[in-house]
Order: sequence, then structure tokens, then C-alpha cells
Amino acid sequence: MVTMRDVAERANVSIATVSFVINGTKRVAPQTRARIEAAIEELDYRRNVVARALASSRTRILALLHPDLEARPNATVIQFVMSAAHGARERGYDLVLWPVNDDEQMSHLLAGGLVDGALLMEVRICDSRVDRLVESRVPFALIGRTENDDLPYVDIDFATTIDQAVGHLRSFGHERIALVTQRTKAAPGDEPGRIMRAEAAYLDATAALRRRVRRPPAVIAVEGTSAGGREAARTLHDDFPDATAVVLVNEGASAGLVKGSRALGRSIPDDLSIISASTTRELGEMIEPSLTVMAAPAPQLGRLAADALIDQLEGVQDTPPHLLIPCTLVPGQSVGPPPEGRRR
Amino acid sequence: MVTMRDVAERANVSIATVSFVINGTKRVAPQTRARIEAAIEELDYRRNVVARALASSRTRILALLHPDLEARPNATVIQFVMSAAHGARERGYDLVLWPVNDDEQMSHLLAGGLVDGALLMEVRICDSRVDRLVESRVPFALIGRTENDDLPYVDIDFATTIDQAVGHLRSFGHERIALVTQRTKAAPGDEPGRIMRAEAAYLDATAALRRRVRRPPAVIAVEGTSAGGREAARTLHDDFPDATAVVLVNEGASAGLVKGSRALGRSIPDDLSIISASTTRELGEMIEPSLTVMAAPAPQLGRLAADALIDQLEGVQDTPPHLLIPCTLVPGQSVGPPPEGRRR
DNA sequence: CTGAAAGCGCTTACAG
DNA sequence: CTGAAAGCGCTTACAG
Repeated sequence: MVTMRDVAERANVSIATVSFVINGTKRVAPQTRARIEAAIEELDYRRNVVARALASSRTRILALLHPDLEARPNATVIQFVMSAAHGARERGYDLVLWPVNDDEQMSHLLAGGLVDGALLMEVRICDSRVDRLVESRVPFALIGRTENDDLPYVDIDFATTIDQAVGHLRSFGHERIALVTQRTKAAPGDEPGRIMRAEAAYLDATAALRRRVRRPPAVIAVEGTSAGGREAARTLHDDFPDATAVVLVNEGASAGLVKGSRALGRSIPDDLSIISASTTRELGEMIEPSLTVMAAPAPQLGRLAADALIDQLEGVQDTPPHLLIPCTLVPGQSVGPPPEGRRR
Repeated sequence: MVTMRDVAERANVSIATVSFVINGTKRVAPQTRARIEAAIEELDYRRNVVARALASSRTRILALLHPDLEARPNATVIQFVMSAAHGARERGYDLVLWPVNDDEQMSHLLAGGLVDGALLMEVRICDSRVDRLVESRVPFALIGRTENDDLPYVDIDFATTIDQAVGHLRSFGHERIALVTQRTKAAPGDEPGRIMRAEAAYLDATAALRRRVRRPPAVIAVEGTSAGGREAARTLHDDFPDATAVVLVNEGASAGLVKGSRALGRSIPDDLSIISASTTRELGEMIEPSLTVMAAPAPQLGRLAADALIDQLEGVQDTPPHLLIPCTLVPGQSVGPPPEGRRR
């Protein structure tokens, strides 16, 4: 292995000077620099990142913490992960995957000093992992939000997204719109923030409408699987037969909802309009009929989260970043006017 | 930050002894050990992994190299990644994501000394990245195979998988079976090994049959997208109208092939049987009708690849691992007998 | 069974 | 503009 010492000897300088030109941390006379650069080139020297990390107490490694990475993460989650990894890499950082559920284990990992910062996904409104993160004094950024707005985060703007979804359906004439969200193993009220915010946004966006047509909210929570989607179709059919449209915030259940509805004899979109919020356009294309989706800004948000964290680490920024980006409407074939008979 | 020195002082021993008990690398008198353990507990000491890495020249970090991680990796790839990350973590290793296409950049990263070993995905038959890996002297394992069988690998057994898929279709009476694979940007002959092996296996498995019915092979390569799938449906319809069944080795095109075929008036499975090989059962369930799939053993293989690499790093194993696991047939509703008129 | 000490390959005040 | 040297927090022969 060729070390900095080898380069220094060949260029006839001290290792300090070599370090200065490699890092650009101090002025070095042009010809000294040239000698060093030549030596580096000739020896094909590459700085050892571990030694650098120990000496500078900066590893340039970021952790990505996600509880469900083992299960089957949906396409949107993957986009977050991949874009965060790319964003990090472009700024000279590496991303390690930490599929950790346990708070205790998380603290242990954090305390090991491997990572300079952490990105946390699937954030809950009250999330003990965030407390651990704060305790650990490792800088972090959230992909999602807790109720504490002071922490740095990057999140999907569910309020705007759901509002637009509802607006889109209303523009077709729908007045009875249900919401299908995701059921998790979490205690009620402790679900990922995304679920709670989507529900709140739905209640908001449909409030005036519901008042007018005198109907209670129609909210269904099912597993994020095909089976969950079919369950939602049945519940919708049995318990909310007058609903003519659905806003879905449950990517994994999308296909099942469509299949289940059709199995119950309801055609999409003639009998039921569906809009799947916070997913990928690829998922929409896979389903028949093509789903109208609100595409999640995951490819941007993952990178923005990495950038926000790195800015924080490098002291580039003054104030904790709070980024909120709505999903983008991508029309498919799953939304149409409500059936005549059901229109009120 | 509490260091080993702090622990040593509190326990009244040298830091060497502390190191010995933490690593279990040397016998230590029971009561000395107890004192040290107490001190560790009281100070909530956690060994610094960076210092350890520098001193021991082992980082316990593994790199996962995948060229297409930025694009949209399919569900199977994700299963590989996640199970590899989990397998590594369980053995005390971390996995960093290196979404790198460029050979040069790969060599740079490898030379930095951050990782003890690497896992390479999307391996081509002749893969220059493998040469770089060998040059770099960083131990590695392949997920996939080159033509050089001496390297350690873990791979899907495409020969068996395709053979079983063809056998399954034949048991329903199909005699004219097409193959749909994936088109990549790679030069011909330089595609990922999986594609070439699948094609070879198809030619093998259908050889006798084709000889009997006097028909040439029917192989179609399309993009791994919904559009690609629709293109395959059209090509099948136009160029191979007598094919009554398809084996698909193109996860991303599955949904498009079904939608495209139906759009051309061919019902599945009445007019065309489809079996999607090397994918996830979840994908099969999403599509209507539910696809018969050969589920990839990705959740096992990712972990096995990590294990193989770690065994190699720790000198646990003698011979380079060569693991080949076939996919598992999961019947859906996309395979049935061929239409009467077409049966020959 | 335990310790003193060298060393891993860098960075970074500090001095000149 | 350049260098000598301390130090990052561990591991690991070596000696006793």
C-alpha cells in the first residue's frame, strides 16, 4: 500500500505539505504542488479514508435508518433510498444501510462513531428514535416529520397533495370520496406521520363537501398488500356503498383495490374512480386500467435530505431545513365522472 | 467522548487489557474482567469503530456495487440489496451502497480502503468491473457469474428455472413457447449474464420440442418497462402468432405484456399463457390475472452472498463458494391450456 | 495474566 | 510557503 509518506519522500516534501495539496487546505507553492501531484500520479496514490476519518474525526459516512427495509419496501421508499445514496456520493459521502427497529441497537450503532450523520425514514409523530438520535448528538435529518417542527426535515406535502387529489375528483363531479390508508402494527396514534397527516388532510379537504351532502368521513385502513387492497374494496362496497371515488394513500394496496373492486363487479372508473397518492408513475402504468397517481417527489426528496444533512455537517447552513414538496398529478384512466345513479 | 483510556483508568488496568476483554482476544483473570466490564457499563463506553478499523486494518464495511441502482431497480434487485444488508449487519458488518457505473471511479473507491470486501451485482459474462475488482485486491463475491467459474459467486439457477417453466407450460399442452428477455444498452453479447443464460436455457429446454414441431426459436428482447412489455405483446402478435405461451425473464415488462396482449384482443390465459420467471410473488399478485411466477430466491441469495464474502474475509472457508439456487414456481392464473385452434 | 510501547495513516495547530 | 510533531483511539506483537 502506498501511503502519504511515500508520496512525500518522492516529492521531497513533508507529509503535511502533501496533505495540504490533497485537501486544498493551505496554499502551496505552484512548483511544490506540481511535484507532489506528479508523485501522486506516478505512485497512483489514494488517500486512506479510514486514517483520514480518525485524524479528522469525520468519517463522511451517513447512515440511513429505516425500520421496514427488511419487509418489502415499496417503490417510493426505494426511490428515497437510492436518491439519498446518490446525493451523498456526489458530495463525497457514503451511505450505509441500517435496517434497525430497535432503539437500543440504534443507540449502540450511533455511539460507535462510524457515521457523521443519519437520515431517518418512516418517522412517527411521536418517535422515540428521534429522541435517541438527539441524545446521541449525531446530526440528522428526517424524511418525514414529528410533531416537533424545529428538527430538520424533508417531507411530502400531504396537505397539498390530498387537497389536489380531492380537487381533481371533485372536478369530475364526485361528492362522496373515501380515503384508504395503511394499517400498521403501530399503536393507534403512533402510526407513521404520513398516515396521520394524510387522514387529517382528507378530513380537511372534504369537510365542506361532507357538510353539504351530510355524510360522515369514509376512512379505511388496510395492510399495504394486495390482500389489503382487496379488503379495502370489500369494506368500501359493504360499508360505504355510496362512495364514488377513492383517494388511496397506500401504495402496496393499489393493485389489490383495483382487482378487488372489479371482482365485486365494480368497473374502474365507471363505477368507482381511484387516485393513488404518493406512489410512482411506474406503479400506475402497471395496473389495468392505468391508475391516476399523485407521483411522490421521492427522487428529489432523498437527495434533498442528503444535501440538508451534509449542509448541516459542513456548517453550510444557518437554519434547520424544512422542505415540503407535494406530489405531482399524473392522469391515468382510473378517474372519470361518477355513475349517474349515484350522483346526488 | 469516553475512550478506552477512560475505561482503563477506572478499572485500574492498561488499555491493552481493556482491548482484550472487549475483543475476547486473550485470557483475562475473571476479577480483572469483572472490573473492566463494570467500568464499561458505568461509563457507557462504546468502542470507536474507526480507530479499531485503522489499528486492525479491517473496517467491517462491505460495498454493494450495482450499476442500475439509480434507475428504477426492480423488486427482485431490492430484495437482494436488503437481504445482503441484513445478513451483513447480523455478522457485525455494514453495507455501503455504491451506485457506480464507471470502472475508474470504482477503482478509486476501492483503493480508498473504506471497505473490506465488495458485492457485485448485474454481472456480465465478460465484466471489466470484475477485472478491476481483482486488480484492487479487495475480496469480493458476485451476485451473478462471469464466464470464469473460479470466482466466488451466488446466482439464480436459470437453467433449472427455465427448464421448469417450460416444463410447466408443456404439461398444459403448449408446444410453441416464446421467450421474452430484457434489452439493455449493453453491446450484444455483453448483456448481464442472467439474460444470456436465460436465453441459452430456453434454447436448451425447447430444443427437442422445436425440432418436433419444426419451428425456430422465438426470442424477443424488450426494455424492462411497461412500454417494453407492450412492445413484446405486439411483436409476439405480429411475428410469432402461433406462440401460445411465453416465458418472461423481464420483471419490469410483466405488467405491460399482459396489458398489451389484452389490448390486442388476446385474453390471458385463454389465448396466451404467461409465466414470469425470476420475479417476486408480490408482483404476480398485483397483475390481473394474477401471474404465474417463478419467484426468485433473492431474499436468500443476498444473505448468502454476504455470508460467503464474510466467510472469505474471516478465513472461515476453504474454497470459493459457488451457490446456484433455482426460482420457485408459484402458480397464478396466467397459465392454462393452449387454445384449441392453435394446438397442433 | 498484565502492561509498556509501537504503530495504523492520516490531520492540524504551531513554529519558523 | 513548509516542516516537525502531536494526536486521533484503537490493536497487537513483545516482554515479563
